[in-house]
Amino acid sequence: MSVEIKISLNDGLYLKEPQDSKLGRNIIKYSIILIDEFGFEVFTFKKLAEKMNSTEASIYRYFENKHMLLLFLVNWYWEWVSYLISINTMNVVDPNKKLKIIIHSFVSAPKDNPGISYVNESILHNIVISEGVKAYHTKQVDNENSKGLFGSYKSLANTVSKVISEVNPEFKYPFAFATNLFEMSNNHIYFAKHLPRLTDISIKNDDFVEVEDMLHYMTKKLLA
Amino acid sequence: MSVEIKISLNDGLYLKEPQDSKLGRNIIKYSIILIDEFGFEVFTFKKLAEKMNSTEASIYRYFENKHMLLLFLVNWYWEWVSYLISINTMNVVDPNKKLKIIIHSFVSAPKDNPGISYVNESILHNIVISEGVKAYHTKQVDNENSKGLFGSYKSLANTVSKVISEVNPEFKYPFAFATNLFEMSNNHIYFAKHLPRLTDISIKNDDFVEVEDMLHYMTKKLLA
DNA sequence: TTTAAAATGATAGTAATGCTATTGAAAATA
DNA sequence: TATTTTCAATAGCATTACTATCATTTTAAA
Repeated sequence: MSVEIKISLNDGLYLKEPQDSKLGRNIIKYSIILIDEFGFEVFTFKKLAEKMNSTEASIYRYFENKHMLLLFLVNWYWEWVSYLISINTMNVVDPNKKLKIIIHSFVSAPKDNPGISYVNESILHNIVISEGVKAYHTKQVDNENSKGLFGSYKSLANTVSKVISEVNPEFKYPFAFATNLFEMSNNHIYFAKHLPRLTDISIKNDDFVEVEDMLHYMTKKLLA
Repeated sequence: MSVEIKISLNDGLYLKEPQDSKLGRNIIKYSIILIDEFGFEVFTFKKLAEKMNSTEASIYRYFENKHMLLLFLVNWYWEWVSYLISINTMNVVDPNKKLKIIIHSFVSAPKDNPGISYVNESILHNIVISEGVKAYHTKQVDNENSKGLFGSYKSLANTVSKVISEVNPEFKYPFAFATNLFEMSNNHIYFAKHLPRLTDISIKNDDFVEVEDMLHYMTKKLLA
């Protein structure tokens, strides 16, 4: 017997809760693999259906379109990171330590954490890095935001901003810096892999220590 | 008689130099308007052709596809910002002042600069903010990068990183911070407009002072 | 000025994409 | 056992992302 956590997300993200059926869990599992493999624009429900031995129409019963599926995956990811952070910072009082743990959680967590059977968190992390920005750079962003479809990210940013303010109550931009930490982490991992002239860090064997070091360095200077 | 600067870009970005013909300049002019209006994924060459009273096929003679057109526009923007920076920092020696001018140039420049007749720089700035990340978050990034199609951005980042190192030679991450300045600027303008809970700044009447202030504040702390 | 070449327009066509609708069978539940 | 829910299978359609062909206009060179 094993205990599986189910991450619950805003139900506007899907037509039918995919985590509650085998087919739905397969959609999650294989879409992560295929989006990573093809990239989001080349990925289609048809390819996904073929991979899963199912049909396009069946997938459309769970998600309105591939954009919603991406939004679902990204929210899932941030919700999972939130969960890791809440576990790992439990009983930690020093806000500086908390912030260190937070940074470690979203930079390196996917590597050393077990997780959920139908989700490969490490590949999902790749997707968030490579495709995540597409989830909110659309013309529908205002409408989706009003329905709470970015809730997971916003609530995480809120949590982190509080810790930032604990570290230094005088710091003027706690929210901006919270989101910056996430964006910098994702961006510089991406840059290191694809546009190395845009960053100072490098990545060997999928080890993100340099990214973590950089975020700690900047945090220290900014919140001193 | 008027003097128009022509921005020259890597010729891998287009099939035929669009700045050299009326039709080509129209493609630039109207694609900026339409991408801003519809968003990049809904924008098509067919719509553009209709708007311009031309045909799809004619546009395909200039650009391989809409992705290349976006890449062209984004490069054009960064090249133009580089040009503004080089003019405005001419004869400035104090690196702190230089950095201030640089920040002002890419945050607020589109507003108070004349520019080129067939390019609405202010709308183009919007596109860079809303759609710019899609130019390099693709599966072809490595291939395109090897052809120098991100050259304008990289060379700008390089310029700025040098100024950062002048301000503080001990600072460990000059490249990362240079790109951060651009990314933060774009992100937080976008957040302020669409996801305000992710930032601390707000924007009234298209005035980006708060963004500039934030970037100055962070720069000061980081490079102190 | 003629003449060729290059640029554009007009039209058509194709394969793939992004859906929607319908039907019927299987599986779960009452 | 009856009934609702779930899913697969098939078909179909409008749009997208191109490519090809040929006629016509513009330009530039001889």
